Amino acid sequence: MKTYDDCIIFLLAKAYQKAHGDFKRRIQSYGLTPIQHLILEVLWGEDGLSASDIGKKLVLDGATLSGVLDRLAVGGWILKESDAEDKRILRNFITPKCKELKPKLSEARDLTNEDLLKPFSFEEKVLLKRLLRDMQ
Amino acid sequence: MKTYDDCIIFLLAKAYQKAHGDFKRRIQSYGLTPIQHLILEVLWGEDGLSASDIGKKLVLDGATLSGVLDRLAVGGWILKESDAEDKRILRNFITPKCKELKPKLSEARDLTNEDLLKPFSFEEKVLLKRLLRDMQ
DNA sequence: CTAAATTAGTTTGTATACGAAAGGTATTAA
DNA sequence: TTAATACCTTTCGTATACAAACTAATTTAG
Repeated sequence: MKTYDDCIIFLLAKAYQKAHGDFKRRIQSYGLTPIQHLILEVLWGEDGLSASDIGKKLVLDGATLSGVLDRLAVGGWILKESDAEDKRILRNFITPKCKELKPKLSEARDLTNEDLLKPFSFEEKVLLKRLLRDMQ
Repeated sequence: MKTYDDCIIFLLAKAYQKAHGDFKRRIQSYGLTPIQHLILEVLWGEDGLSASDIGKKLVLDGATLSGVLDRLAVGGWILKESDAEDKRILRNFITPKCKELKPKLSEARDLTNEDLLKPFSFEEKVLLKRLLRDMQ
């Protein structure tokens, strides 16, 4: 490895930085951040998940999720409800406002993804995604 | 885009998370973080750069660099010296301790990079790096 | 030559991110 | 059934990241 420009850690950091920044700009008018948006997507797929569930799906630390879910609740995007059977669990439910905005918000993500992948051919897009998945 | 697993923003976030975490673990015994290590690499290549210079090379915010450089100085990795001609500029110089540890620290980065790219063939490694560069 | 614009760096505020520890709840084992 | 264990969430501490506001120094324009 000669310089940081040939370092995969650095290249991933910069690619992530760009993707994150572009997406952040695209959704900031809604008052949402990328990670908040991502959590909403998980809940659109399956409502009422606990922080622990979400953490497993997204590979995110519980300590991180605690704060993000708080801000989502304060912003009126989700509602926390204690599970009746297991009092340890706090379930997170999408609010009507959040459900209404889902189409717009999903579109914002799709547009960002398209923009990010614009430099590539179809084959390259598929390949890039596969390579990134295979790093795990 | 069906789920977050087909979302390039998410895939980049997770790939970066893994690379960052692996590297962090590998160098934490030295008391360095990945971003601190990266800055030292820049200074190994060209000593005495200012925060502004480093920020341009690494595409890093000045506000972020201010704190990171402070911690590097407190840790005895760098020394800040005011420029004689332009008093606005603070130049950052590698300390002897830092110079001594350079081989070990560079090796740690190389090993992390190798581990991260272990799943791939030579062609795939080259391709992945090119695709990530082309996202900028 | 001086006012305006620019540049360098810091500070403040907000938001991830994660390890470690703490506190409450539930389950399992002895 | 109590004791150990496992689980869920929050809190604390540290470290990026970046926008915005600010000071200080330098450069540019008129």
